[in-house]
Amino acid sequence: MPRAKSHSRENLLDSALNTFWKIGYHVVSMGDLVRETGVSRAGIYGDFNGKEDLFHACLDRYQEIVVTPAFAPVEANGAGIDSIETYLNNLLERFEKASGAGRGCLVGNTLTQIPEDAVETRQKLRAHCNRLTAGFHKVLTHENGHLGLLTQAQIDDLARYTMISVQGIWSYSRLTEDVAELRAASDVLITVLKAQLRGVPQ
Amino acid sequence: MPRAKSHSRENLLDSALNTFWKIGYHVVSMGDLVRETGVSRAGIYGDFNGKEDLFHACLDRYQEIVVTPAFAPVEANGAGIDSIETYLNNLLERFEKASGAGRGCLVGNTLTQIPEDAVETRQKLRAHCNRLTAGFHKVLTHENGHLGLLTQAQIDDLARYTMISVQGIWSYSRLTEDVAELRAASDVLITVLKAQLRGVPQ
DNA sequence: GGTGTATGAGAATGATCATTCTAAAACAAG
DNA sequence: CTTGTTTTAGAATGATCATTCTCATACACC
Repeated sequence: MPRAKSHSRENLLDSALNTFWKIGYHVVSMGDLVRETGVSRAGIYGDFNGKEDLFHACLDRYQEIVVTPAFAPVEANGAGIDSIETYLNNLLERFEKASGAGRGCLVGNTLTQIPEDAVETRQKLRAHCNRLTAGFHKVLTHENGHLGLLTQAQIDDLARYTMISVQGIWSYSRLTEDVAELRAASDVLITVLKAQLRGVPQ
Repeated sequence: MPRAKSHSRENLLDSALNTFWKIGYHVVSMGDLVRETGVSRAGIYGDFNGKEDLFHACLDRYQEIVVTPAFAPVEANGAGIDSIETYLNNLLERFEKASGAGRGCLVGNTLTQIPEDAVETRQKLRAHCNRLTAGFHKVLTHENGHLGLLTQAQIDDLARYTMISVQGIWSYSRLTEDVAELRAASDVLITVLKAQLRGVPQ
């Protein structure tokens, strides 16, 4: 009977995820991962077919342990606009807990450093963006029910715009150390969404 | 009398800039740069003190030949909200000219792949963000003059929010191949800014 | 304790990288 | 053409990388 692995696959993934998240795929070396995860080279290569495979698993894990909990309010049934506030507050709290500039979003970070032919990676990134957009879309549709001022096409556009703005906030969080700047941007976004739901004049 | 250099420093910079922009600092090798610029290794090292120094020069060159022309309408004296539309249309046209997904913004791309201790690089990135924010700030202040509904603090926040949203659009342009998605986001942003300038209720 | 398997630390391996060096070619000026 | 300088192509260099391999160790089960 094979004995249980001494390291947990999930702990390995979590440590690798954090390393990739902070430092970025290309700059992280396998040596870094061995040090950060506490798992030997043989252990890593036993569980994954190399660095890229491990990274793909980290992208999936990121969805599980970062996106799903933080985004849950938005994805909950009957969620209103305040769920987006809650979500953004989650991000701001995460930022505040870490000192200095933040790590941004693993997906947004990866987006800007992956070659055009990394098909599988790009699909995961697209899936993430679609997930966010769909969540915002559901909330906006729900909120629009009260007044019904926005067309379906307007909601489509507003949902994607929201996703894009959120990615912008995450991205900028890598540069600033001032949470107030991010909070202000978050507040503007919420204000804007509420205003749009009251109808766009002209 | 020393003969003139056979390669132009500006052509070298432009080619290197495009290569870094598309592929990203860490993935670009000096071999790539030799091939793309047509300048020998010795030629490159004669003009720059290594890869990082060349990259810094590219960041500056990016301001000169990309940001300054595209952002000129916004930075012009007396520019109104339509200058932001013009600027965004510049970006969309650039995206459309290149087939497939875009290259995003060199600054935004760099932001997500530079280590925390790359002080000089980070300063250039911050300067870029401040430049965009200042441009938007001036336009918003000017437009706000008509009605004067926004406070100075609100304009500050709205200007930075605009910069963040624009970075989000650039960033997402690396993932999508559909200019209509980007155009829709750009349109929403303009609509939003106009609505805010008419005053934020509540 | 003894046996077998899985793990760990770290040494090979082979590739690629940034950087430097060398020697030949290209060019300007006489 | 000749001389002197600069540029270039490409070969060394030394570091680092992902990946594989070796072998000693740790553990589960008997």
